[in-house]
This record gives sequence, C-alpha cells and structure tokens, in this order.
Amino acid sequence: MHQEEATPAACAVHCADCAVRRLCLPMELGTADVDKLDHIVGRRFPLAQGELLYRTGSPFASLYAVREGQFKAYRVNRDGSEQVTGFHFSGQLLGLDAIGSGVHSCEVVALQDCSVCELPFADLEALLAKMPALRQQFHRMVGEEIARMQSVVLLLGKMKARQRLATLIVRAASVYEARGYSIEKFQLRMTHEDLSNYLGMTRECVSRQLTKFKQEGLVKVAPRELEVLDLAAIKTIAAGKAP
Amino acid sequence: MHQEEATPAACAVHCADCAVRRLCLPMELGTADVDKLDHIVGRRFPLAQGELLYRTGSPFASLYAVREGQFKAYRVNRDGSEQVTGFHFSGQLLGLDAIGSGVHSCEVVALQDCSVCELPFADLEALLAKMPALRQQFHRMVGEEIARMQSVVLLLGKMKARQRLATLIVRAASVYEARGYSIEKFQLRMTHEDLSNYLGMTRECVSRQLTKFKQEGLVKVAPRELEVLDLAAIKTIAAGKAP
DNA sequence: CGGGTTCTTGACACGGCTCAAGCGTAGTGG
DNA sequence: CCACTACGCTTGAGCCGTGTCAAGAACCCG
Repeated sequence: MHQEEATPAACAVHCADCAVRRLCLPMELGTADVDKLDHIVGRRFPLAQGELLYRTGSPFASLYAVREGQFKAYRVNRDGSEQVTGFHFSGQLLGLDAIGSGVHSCEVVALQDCSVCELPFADLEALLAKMPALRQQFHRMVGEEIARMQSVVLLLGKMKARQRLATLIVRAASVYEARGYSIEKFQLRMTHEDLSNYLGMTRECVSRQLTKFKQEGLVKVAPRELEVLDLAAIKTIAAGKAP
Repeated sequence: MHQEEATPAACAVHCADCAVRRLCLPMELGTADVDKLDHIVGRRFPLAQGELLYRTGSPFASLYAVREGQFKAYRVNRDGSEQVTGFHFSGQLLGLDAIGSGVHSCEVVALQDCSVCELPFADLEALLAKMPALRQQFHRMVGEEIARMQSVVLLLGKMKARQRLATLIVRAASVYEARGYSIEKFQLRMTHEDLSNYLGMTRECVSRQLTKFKQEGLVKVAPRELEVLDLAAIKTIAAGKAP
C-alpha cells in the first residue's frame, strides 16, 4: 500500500472507517470487499484551497474520491472563457469525464482545503473484473453522474433565473443533508461568479435574485454562508409551481 | 442465440458485419471478441417512427445499440413539459441513464423507422467481467456520453441563439460524416419544436435564426433536410469567433 | 491599514419569449 | 380531383427578463 506521510491524520483513514463510505464507492460493499478496494487506493492527500486536482488535457490515470471539502469542475473554451459543469462534494467520484478519451476534458479545483483519495484506474479496472459488487457500485456512480448532468441540462434549458437559483439551493440542502450537516444553514464556498457561471447567468443576476429571496424572507445571507428560512417555499419555486 | 424472425433482412445482421461496428461497442475488438459480444445480443428489432424504445420510470434491463435511424431522448417534468436531452444516431448506446438507478430517467422515441440491438445488461455485465477489451470500449462509450452531456451544458450555459444553432449544424455534419453520409446535405428528422427544445430556445427563434443563415447564404433549407453551403463560416460562428 | 477581490445596486439596452396571424405542405375523405 | 383539416413553419409586434456597463460598498488578506 502506498501511503503518504506528512499529511494530516485524516489522510490515514481507510475506506472502512471513512465518514462518507456510504456515499462513495464502498457504499453497500461487504467488509472484505471494502478492504480489497482500500488496498488499491493510492495516495490519500490534502489539497489546499485553489489547488488544481487535474487540468484540461492532462492524461487520465486515476479517478479521485472526495473525502472532505468541495470542488468545482469546469471546462475551458478555446477563447479562454470557462463553463462550470458542476460542484462536487465528499463521497463523489471525480475524473469520470476522462474514462472515455483518456484525457481530462475539464479542470477541477479545490474550493476550500480538501482531501481526496486517488484510485489508479488500472488497478480499479482489475478489481472491477473480479468483483461484481464493486462493478455494480461503479456503474451506479457513473449513472448518477449522467443523471446529474441531465438535470443540469434541464435547469439550463428550461428554467428562468429565479427558478434556477431556487433549484440550486434545494440541491445544496439535500447534498448537505446526505452528509449529515444542517439543512437550514450551510456553507456555499463558491463565489457568485462561479455560481452564476454554473447557473448560466451573470453575477449581477444571482445577486439580485438572492436579494429578492432575502426580501421575501426565504433566506438569510451571510458571507459564504446561506441560511434557509423557508425550504418548502423554495422547493415550490424550484418545481416551477410558484413565481 | 435468440434471433427474431419476421423482421427485415437488416435485423439479421451480426455485429461483425454491421455497418456501424466501428462506432459501436465492437469498435476495435478482435473477431473472436466481437463474436462473443454478438452472442449476448438479444433481439435485433425494428421500430416504427414515433414508437417508444423505453419510457420514463420503466425498469432497466437492457442497453440498446442504434443500428439504423435517429432517436430523440427527453426527460418529462412533473408538470408534463419535456426537455430534450439529446439526439442519438446509429452506433450510439441508449439507456446509460439508467445503469445507476435501475430505472429509466428519460424517454426515447424513434424519429424515423429505426432498428436497434438489445443488450441485456446482466449478460453484458458478465461479459465485461471476462473481457478487458470490451470493458475498455464500454468505458469509452460511457465517457463519451458524459463528455457529450458536458458539451450540451456548455451550449446552454454560454451560447446565444445564433451560436447554438450553428453548433448544432456543425455537430450534425460531423455525425453524418462519421457515418459515411454527405456533410453538405443531410436529413434533420426532428421538428423545429424538438430542435428548439434541445437548444433551450423557442420554435420561433429557431426559425428566425435559420432564416438568417439562409439569407446569408450559409445554408439551404428543404423540409426535413438541410444543405450546408458554407460549413467553414458556420464553424466560425459556432466557435464564437464571428457574430 | 491598504489593495484587491467580491458583492450590491441602478440605469439602460437588447435578445429572445409571447402572442397572434398567415402560409405551405401532407394526409384524408368525399 | 379537389375541398378540408392538421400540422409544422414563418413572420411580425410588443414586452419582459437578463445582460451590460458603471459606480460604490463590503469584505478579505497580507
């Protein structure tokens, strides 16, 4: 096993003891299977805020599982502009965009101090061949990624600004809920710039919509933090059933 | 082997002789491997225009490879509205949206008379375990699906109407080119309704943009058919380098 | 404390949506 | 063969939502 020294205690955690194993590849695997998976995990390492996990064009060698923190994934256009394709949280798998082509088609950056587990794809491949249960979990995560992208397409294709922001808040709440955090009050590490980019609108528009939500008493906004006062109402807006 | 009778001659074609094997799962597989894959193919059957391949909520059992024709995939919202998530052509794999959840999250309909090959997922799974080369091809196709979705997100998130339509034309041209058809003149089986839905705009807007292209001498439009007169110019527009 | 980023707010313009009417083509039945 | 209908496409007018531009406030970090 290749473990790094000189890393915080958290980095020594094995899959079996990991806080997010239920959200990650181990998911429903038995103890023996989790151990096998644990053995192929390469480095478990921290990333400081702003550091890149991988960049566009770099060759694909590993998938990465987020242990702690938040990441932003984005594509870089030829003209230099960015399109944020998603935000990723603990338990999620990063790098799936490259398993087809062998080259990363997007770039991933840490939005805060994070830690990740590296899964050398060749080793994972070999394990997938032997372990049907792991294969199933892997397919599940791939499927979730596709479904997630589809819902982004839906958001960008059909919704107005207000509904988009409401949808984002609802999803963020459910992400935090799944990870055992408060639904009422959570961190939004991304800037309005990133948020607006992801939502297909401008910074100003995000700000204005958020201000409206504030005025209507649906949320309270603190720097990098959001307090949800009326989740039900926001869900209604997200569903398109209320203006 | 389970083959259907009572179907056109085309439906009897095996993977080894299939016109689109280079675009489909067999891709770079050796003859022996292709044969193994061919053996698990369930029914190879035709679908008439307007028929559904699968519907939202139906349980996932098989993937489908498109042999001939064009399909439209779309999500149905709770309020009954649709979001077209993509158009699919020969050689592409349908049903990947469900491998995670076991339930189809979108609906697929034939835009013309089509034929498809059914791949029972349980059988494919078993084969994936044994054949590293097939696994690689499968991952490639999954990766392509993710990359495709990402590019749709980019289109919806960053482009104006004119650029979106140009992008669609360029992609359609490359799809037809890969399949050995003319790049200059090809069928667009989808209605403006579907097109606009996919592109995140309205019917009227598609029509107007198309009219502009016509006036500028970039395309000629016949019913359900598009003749590209100046692909280079359209590519420039799609790249965002010209108004 | 200063300098850079990030956020807010306003005024204005414009792209695309909405609504509405008219046109062309294909299919159907007398 | 010609109404008649249905459907998809086109075109116009007007309006609304967002983008754009600009200035200032708030915040963060060294």
